[in-house]
Amino acid sequence: MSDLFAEEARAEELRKLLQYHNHRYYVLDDPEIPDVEYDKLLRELQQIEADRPDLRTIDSPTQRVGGAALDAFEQVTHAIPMLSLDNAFDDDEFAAFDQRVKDRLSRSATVRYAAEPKLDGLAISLRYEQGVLVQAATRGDGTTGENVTANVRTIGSIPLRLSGNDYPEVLEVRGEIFMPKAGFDALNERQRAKGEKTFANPRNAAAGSLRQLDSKITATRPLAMYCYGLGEVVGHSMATSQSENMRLLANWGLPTSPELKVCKDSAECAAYFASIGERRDGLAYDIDGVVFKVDQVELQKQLGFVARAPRWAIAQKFPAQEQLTLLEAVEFQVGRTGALTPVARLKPVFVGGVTVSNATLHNMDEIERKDIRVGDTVIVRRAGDVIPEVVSAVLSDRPDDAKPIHMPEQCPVCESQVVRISGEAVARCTGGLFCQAQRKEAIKHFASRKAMDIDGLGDKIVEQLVDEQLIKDPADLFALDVATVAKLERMAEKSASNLISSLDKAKHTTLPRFLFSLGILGIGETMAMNIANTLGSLEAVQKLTLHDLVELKLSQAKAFLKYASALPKELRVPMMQPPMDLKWCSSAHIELLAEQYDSVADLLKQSPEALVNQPTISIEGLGDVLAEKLVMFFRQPHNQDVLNKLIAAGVQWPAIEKVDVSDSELSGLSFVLTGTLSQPRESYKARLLAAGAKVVGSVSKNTNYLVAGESAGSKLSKAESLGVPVLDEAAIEAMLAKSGF
DNA sequence: TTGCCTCGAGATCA
DNA sequence: CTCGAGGCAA
Repeated sequence: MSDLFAEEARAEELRKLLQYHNHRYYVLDDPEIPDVEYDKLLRELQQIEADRPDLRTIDSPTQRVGGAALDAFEQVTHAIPMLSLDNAFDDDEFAAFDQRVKDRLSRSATVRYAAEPKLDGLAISLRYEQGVLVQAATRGDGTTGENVTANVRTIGSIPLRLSGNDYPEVLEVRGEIFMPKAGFDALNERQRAKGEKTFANPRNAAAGSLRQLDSKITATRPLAMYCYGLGEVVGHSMATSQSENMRLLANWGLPTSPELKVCKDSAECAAYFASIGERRDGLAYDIDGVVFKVDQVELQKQLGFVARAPRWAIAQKFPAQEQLTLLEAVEFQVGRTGALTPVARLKPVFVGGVTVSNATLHNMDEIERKDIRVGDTVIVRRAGDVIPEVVSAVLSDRPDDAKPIHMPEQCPVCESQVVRISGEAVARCTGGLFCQAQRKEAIKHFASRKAMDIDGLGDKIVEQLVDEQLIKDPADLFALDVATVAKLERMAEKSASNLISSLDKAKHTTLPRFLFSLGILGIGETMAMNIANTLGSLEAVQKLTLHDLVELKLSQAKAFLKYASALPKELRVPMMQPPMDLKWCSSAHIELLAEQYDSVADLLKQSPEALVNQPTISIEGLGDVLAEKLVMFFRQPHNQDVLNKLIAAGVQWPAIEKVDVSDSELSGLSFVLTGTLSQPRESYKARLLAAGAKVVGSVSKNTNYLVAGESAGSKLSKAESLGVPVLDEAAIEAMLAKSGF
């Protein structure tokens, strides 16, 4: 007999314990015991309840992960209707609200406002009877909503039983259910992995999760809640102010916003609004504004209601970060490398503080995944200073004549064939410099700051020059004269002569810059510098052969001979994929052999040993793929012509002097720069490079130091998590000075 | 800043 | 072969 009592007591004890730890974990975010311990307790309780169903209670923590799925949600009528709020869109509108409030109250009243962020989620009403959660209902139309109790039970931060014992017999609390950003990202990641549809934003994800008929699904969704108000309260008097009431709710174990603040006048309200606005991106959840409520309950009563909204509260909204608009067309832009990028032409909308009329769609995979069509109404997002993007299409608004988007088969600019190499994400125009678009981009690149740095030669000028057929390649720039340039739009005598003189100045450059400016695919700033420093002169670069650079191992040679009959007779396979059985080798290897043997027949006569090649020159970061691109570039007669023209025009650079910095203290160390520094990042980069250090773009465990300026972001947190030492500006200055740079 | 791609090294296996 | 790192391009 006593066993039964012991079980009952233990069950009660476990429920209390679990409730306590739940609160610490979800609400206070400060767990006391590890998850496995919690699970152990939970399983023990589950066991007892399985043996003794009579001990199972409705508020038991085991009841969170729901039972059978529902057919439909039951309707619930709210005892006290759930109201909406008036909106204000700027400080003036808030001031007008403040004035209305004061006008309605007696002059002696001093109004305070309880302020908190307005969460972007969905409103919910929880009903506790004798401290036990008995019902959770959505807002619905404000009068009747849907009974989502089973789903709400699965939300960890919502107590199934209130703590303490001085709570009202009946307590209805209102609040917002939302999905934290991190949880949203993780959920979408999981959905994508499972091949299921992703959610457009955390709000939709929260709403969708809460309306699951099967609460087991809801249980897997990272939902949370903050309470912000009261509904029906029976048998207990609440406090005299909104802020005090929130404190009471928190004491009973209900989650409330940690950002809650009381403002004593409209100036403080404005300051609060501004400060939340600044921290908006850093908050763990999406918000769309701030709610201000007259704090004193007595004054709220005096103010009363108008239509469906209280006179004592207002929601001041941020400019929307998401808007709906029409996708009018999709155009394809051709980049320097020939890559075709789809760009959405949108009916202009005001979003996130600016008017947006086009947005990148990245690539075709992206379009297909989001199933976007021309004519669709789409959601456009622009958060903070982020580039505008098309989030998704509103499928329910899709017109019958919405047109699917296809990659054009011909380049929209030059009509050359467009190819997408299997396995690559982007499709490219094959027109090369025949394509006006690629030609323009090549010249823009040549003129850009990190390349030849031609001052005053902006994108617009280059486009005009090419369109007017005044230049065909970068070398033609140096043949321009003031009179010709001055005829262009927005160009007069003065700016024309400035341009000519900066062209003259740009002739004095460096070999790394020059190599970079040629725009060889895959040869960027760093690689150009590595090549220049290894070889020392343009002549040496021009003379490079695949022989010098590409390794061919004996095992590869054997495979070649085995499959050689599958190769094209002439051994020339420009822009082609190697035959299937040789796909492990790059076309560089085929080219390497083509340098030496005219035909497959010749090749077959050789022994594997004869085909083996050891590279004689090693350039850091340059493998066979890039080696082929480099060698092939200089082998094109057209490129040689341009090169010769450039040299003839007087483009020159000083000989490379090799400074030995291997004894420098910074030599070999790897740095990452982030945040806003008082000098340009480039200048620190140059000094660090001069000192023999490396400057790379992303933090990894091989990074020796992160130099962080003001408002450093993700890199700083990554460095911290990897234990990479972080330097401030003073520290890096000291280090450089110590080494004499 | 982000995603894609190449490079290069270490793991794993024949 | 797989994976982390880092460079390039947008």
